[in-house]
Order: sequence, then structure tokens, then C-alpha cells
Amino acid sequence: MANDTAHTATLVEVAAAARVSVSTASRAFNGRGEANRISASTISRVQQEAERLRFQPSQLARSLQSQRSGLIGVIVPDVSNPFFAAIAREVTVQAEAHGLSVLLADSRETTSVEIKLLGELQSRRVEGLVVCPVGEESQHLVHVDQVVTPIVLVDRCFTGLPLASVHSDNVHGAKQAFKQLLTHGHSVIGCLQRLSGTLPNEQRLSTVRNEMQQAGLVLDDSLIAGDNFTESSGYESAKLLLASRPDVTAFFAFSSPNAFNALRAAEEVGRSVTDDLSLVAFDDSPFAEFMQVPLSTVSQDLQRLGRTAAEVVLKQLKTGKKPRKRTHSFPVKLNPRQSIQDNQT
Amino acid sequence: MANDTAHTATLVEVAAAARVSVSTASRAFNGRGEANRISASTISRVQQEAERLRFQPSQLARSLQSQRSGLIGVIVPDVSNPFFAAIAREVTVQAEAHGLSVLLADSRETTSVEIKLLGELQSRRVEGLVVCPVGEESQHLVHVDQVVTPIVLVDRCFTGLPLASVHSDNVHGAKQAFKQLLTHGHSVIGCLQRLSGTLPNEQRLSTVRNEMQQAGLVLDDSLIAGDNFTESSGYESAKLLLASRPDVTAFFAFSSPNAFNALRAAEEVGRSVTDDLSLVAFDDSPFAEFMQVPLSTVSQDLQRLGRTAAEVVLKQLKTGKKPRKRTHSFPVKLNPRQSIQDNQT
DNA sequence: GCCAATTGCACAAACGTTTGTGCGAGCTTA
DNA sequence: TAAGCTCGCACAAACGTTTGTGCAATTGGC
Repeated sequence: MANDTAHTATLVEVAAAARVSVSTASRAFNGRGEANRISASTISRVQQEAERLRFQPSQLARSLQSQRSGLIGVIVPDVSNPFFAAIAREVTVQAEAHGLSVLLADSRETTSVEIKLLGELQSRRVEGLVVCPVGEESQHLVHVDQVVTPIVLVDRCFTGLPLASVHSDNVHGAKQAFKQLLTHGHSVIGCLQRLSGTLPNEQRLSTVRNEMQQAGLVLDDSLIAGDNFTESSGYESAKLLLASRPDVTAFFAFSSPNAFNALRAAEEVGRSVTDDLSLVAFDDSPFAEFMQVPLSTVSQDLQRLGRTAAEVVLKQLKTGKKPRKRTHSFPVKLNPRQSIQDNQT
Repeated sequence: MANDTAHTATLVEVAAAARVSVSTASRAFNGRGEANRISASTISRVQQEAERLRFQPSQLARSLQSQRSGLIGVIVPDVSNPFFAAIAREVTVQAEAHGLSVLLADSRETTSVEIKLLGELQSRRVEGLVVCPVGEESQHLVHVDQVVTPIVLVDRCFTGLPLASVHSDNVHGAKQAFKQLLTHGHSVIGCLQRLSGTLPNEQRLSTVRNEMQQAGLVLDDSLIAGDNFTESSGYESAKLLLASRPDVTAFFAFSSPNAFNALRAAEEVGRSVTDDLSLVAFDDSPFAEFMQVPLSTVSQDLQRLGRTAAEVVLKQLKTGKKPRKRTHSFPVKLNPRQSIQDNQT
């Protein structure tokens, strides 16, 4: 009932209160008393005082001394995007299960911010990193992995880089989705990209090109929307595409938000998904099946992506060596629903 | 090109390389050289060596010395829930704009986990806390605010507690939503709760009771689904409600996931939203207007909630005193769409 | 009742910073 | 040329822990 100095008690104060040295207090408090021949009475005295003073050891000091921050850094382009949120959550849960905490950072789809954040996380001495990179640049990531701390990339990976990566099988996913459109007789198909230039996007795009070619068709560039970095929304690009190519009969949206943008854009120009426009999208949503037209989607196993990413980092932390298996690619699942209909034209 | 000892360079090494003392290196590196009469040549020498060795100051050590961790703790019940993800993002962005980093934790809707996480964040000496509490218990939060660090609650607030809170106007929101149902002639209305016992939930519930009473109706307990803590999904409870009260003609879902659960449950028992079931939900979603039946919702201004929460903490950090205004309540917006139809019975 | 072994603890260094103070060398001024 | 200034830097303490080592005091054997 005496001094509530508003500052958290330190070990020094606990030691003083228990009339022992700081070292003894430390060992007693941390259960290392037995091994260090601290008498039972002393141990309990220390623990009582610690309790009474509400002593909470400073992780800052501990980390400094132990050279282990107990922190995992997570960088995503947009936490509010359900895709990244799901991954962040999974990593968080896994990390916490291993006694680690998560430092979350949001790069806002900007490489320069990503680099800045990477530096800040480094300076906080995170022990591992899970990064959904913006995907434009990679060298800063390689450097981190080599000299600083284990890192694993999720989703926006790079090819030919010595970095651990976890992602979905974009090629197969795109192939499945696109085949659905072809099967239903569509040949003028608009693609609504994610961030252009990033691997998942390019893989999906080139898969589309391949499929078109094999079907004896060509994918004109005017059918590819969102080929600039600035608009993340995709709404404008979808509208532009609808205006410049009114002959389009189907959309392949590379992301869930894009699907939504396509719907909005189509509605505004008087086109209606399903009557005269088909739609298939990457990434599922709990709402997809309850849409005006239940949305055909290709869903990724977000939980597995996140969990695997966490596991790769955690294992590397434990064993201290780079994982043998560098790339993890997970299958996607096609959810055929009613947003794809036969081409009427 | 010499020693890549795989460990990050320390100031000691930089100082040695620049042939100055650590203190001088510190001041030179931090731009405090001028003020401390360090010669220009020394300054540049230090900075060069720092650059060469890729020196990155340890925030751990800095924090220990400065007694400022530069960390804001954020605890939410479920990061993957878009509602909380949006808030987490907003806080993250605000914090980063002020040079602070965010420690994110997920309480998994469990009070005991929340308490544990709170302790861990404290031990990391976070300077402020933004918490979307599970909402069952509050005393651990009060204690934190009083003796440890500024804290602001979001969404799941408590009444009569000396804690800063940010939330939406649940009463008015519920009133608007529910009035819609009454206006359309519904009288047997099922309520799909969030976590029972939490303030937003109780406010919405009692508002519903009031409205019913004023309309000369009664809200039987059998019309209140999800009155147990274990199921967060609400799907089972919705099905039970539909089974026990087949006369129900409308649902008021207290959350976006619940709306989705209602849809799924209704479909499985052969009821169809709009034909013989109306639905209004708290929380909007970009998909709401593209649903099979465009969903009538009451939307909260998530960005504003998150931003305000961050601001309250940040201001308190800056000024050092408790904010004058303790409670921030923001208006919600009714989005009338087609999921509410006249009662046919 | 003496030596060795054991018990119970304190001392001090270290982790990587920041910051108050001290101190010598060079310059001015008289 | 002696006294005083200024300049440029080094020294050392401190932040709160952990941990290796040293040193009394007690115990035990004979």
C-alpha cells in the first residue's frame, strides 16, 4: 500500500525488498533457484516480493542480454485485405504458440515503404521475417536473408532467388479458371490484374496467354486491365476495358477485390453478370456463393500458406540452418458456381 | 570486403573503425555532432564507417536506455475478421506515421489469452495500447491503464469504467436497422448475436427489446440466437433458431459473419431470403450490394474508429495526460437494400 | 576440533546504446 | 608568457537483465 510510483518495478527493487542480490533474485524468479542452490525460503521470499510489487521483467533488457528479441516481423501490403489478414493471423497464432510475438507492418503496396519497414524491423532485431512483398524489387530481401535473419516470402514470390517462398499454384489455378471460360465458349476475355509485374500476376497472365494460344486465340493487350502500378482498385481499369472492348464476354479477375470492382463497373455500364458477362475470380470469399450470381472462384488455402510460412521461419530458428526445401507451392481449389455461363454471341 | 561475421555491426565496431570513442560515434551518427562540437571530418568519417559496416542501431539497446520502446500494442479478438483487420490497419498506419511500430496480438476471442497477451505486451514495454477486448472482463484493462500505459478500447467497451473508448453508436444503429424490419410488417424477428454479454451486443439487444415493446410486441428469448460463448460462428445457432421458431420472418444479424451464417442456415432449411425471410445486418461489406439479395446493412466507419483510437493513444503519449474526452461514439449509416421485404404472412 | 566438502549467496561483467562531465591541446588576450 | 577560452573528444554511468565465478559460513567425517 506504500509507493505506487507509476513505474513498473525492476528486479533491483524486488531484490532489495527480498534482501538478496539482484542475481539471486533473477535466479529465484526464473525458477533457476534449484540449480543454483538458492534456499527454498529465499526463493519463496523473492517470489512473494515479485508478486507484491507486480514485477514484470523487461523483455527489452532480457532481449538485449540474451540477444534474442522473441519477435517475428510480418510485412504485408495491406492488412485490411482479407487475403493478407488471414495470413497475418495464421502467422500470429503460430508465433504466439511458440512464445514469440509478432511485429506487424503494412507496406501499403509500396516498395520504398517496404524497405523502410524492413530496416525498422531489423533494428528491432526480429528473429525472423514473414513477408508478402510488394513484389517489384527483391534485392533488399535477399540481403536481409543472407546477413540478417531468416525470411520467408508469401504469395508475391520471385523466381531464381535463393529465398524461401510459400505460394499457391498460380499456373494450375489460372489454368483451371480460364479453361472454364473457354469451355463455355468465351473467346474475348478480359483480365483484371493484380499488381502488374509481380510473379503471381505474371504467372496467371502467361497461363492465360498459353491457354488462349492453345485454343487458337490471341490475347490482345487491350484485354488486360490494370497494367499500371498506381491503381490498386482496378475499378477504373475495369471500366476502361469495358468501354474500349465492348465485345468482351467474360472477365477473369485475378483477385477478390477485382471481382468486386468488375461487378461494380459492369453494372454501371449496363452490363450484367451472367446475362451477358461471365466472371471467374481468384480467391474465394464466404460471400461468393451468396452473390447475385454465385461467383465461380479459385480459392487458395490461406491458412496453410500462413501456417507453412510460420513453420519455415520457426524451424530455421530452431535448427539454425536454411531449409532444404526452398519453395512450397500449394494446390488451389476450383469452386464452380453460376457466374460462368455459355457465351451467347 | 573483409569480415562478414553474420552479426550486425555494433556502435563499438563503428567507433573502432572510425578511431573514435563510442560516445563520439553515437553523437556523430545521430546528427548530434554539431551540438557537441564534433569536427566535420570526424562526423563524416563515422558516417562512412557506419555505412560501410551497414551499422543499424539496436532499438533494443536504445529503448532500454531511453525508456521508450517506440511500440504500440494492438490486441484484437480475430485479425482475420475484416472488422478488426480494418481497425488494426488504421492503427498501424497511424502509428507508423508517428515513428512507432505496432505489436499485433490476437486474443482468439478468449479472455484468458487476452490477459496473457496484455502481460506480454507490458513486458515489452509498449507505450500505448489499442484493444478490442473480448469484452467479458475488464478489470485487467483498468489496472493497465492506471499503472502501466495509456490504453484505449475499441468496439467492445464497458460502461462505468474510467477507460477511453471508441465505438459506434450501437443504439441508434440497432434502432435504425430494426425499425426497417418493423416498418415492413415483421413481428417475429430473430436476433443473431455477437458475443453475448459484451456491451455492443447488449446495447443492440436491449434496443431491439425497446423497439419491440414500443411496437406492442414481445421479444421471446427463443428468438435470440447465439447466447453462448463457445460458438463464434453463429451458424449452428441460426439453424437451431430456424428449427425452433419456424414462424420467424426476419433476421437481425449483429455482425457481418452472422449475416452470412444466416444465409447459409436459411438456405439449408429451404427458406429463402427475401421470398419468405428478410435480413438486415450490422457491418457492411463491399459485397453486400452484390449479394443474391442485396443486403441491407448498418455500416460502421471503421477507418474513423481505428484512426481515432490511434489518435487518442498518441495524444496521450505526447501530452502525458489523460484525455478530457473519454468516450468517442460515432454515427453509423443505414444502407437500405433489398434484403428487407414486406412481411407476407 | 581440524580439514574438506558443501551450501547459499554476492560480485561483476556483459548486452548496445545515450548522455553528463572531465580534460588536454591549441588559441586568444593582455 | 601566463591566464583564460574554446574546441574536440574520451570516460564512465546508466537502462534492466542474465550468468560465470568467488567467497563466506555451515556441515560432515574422523
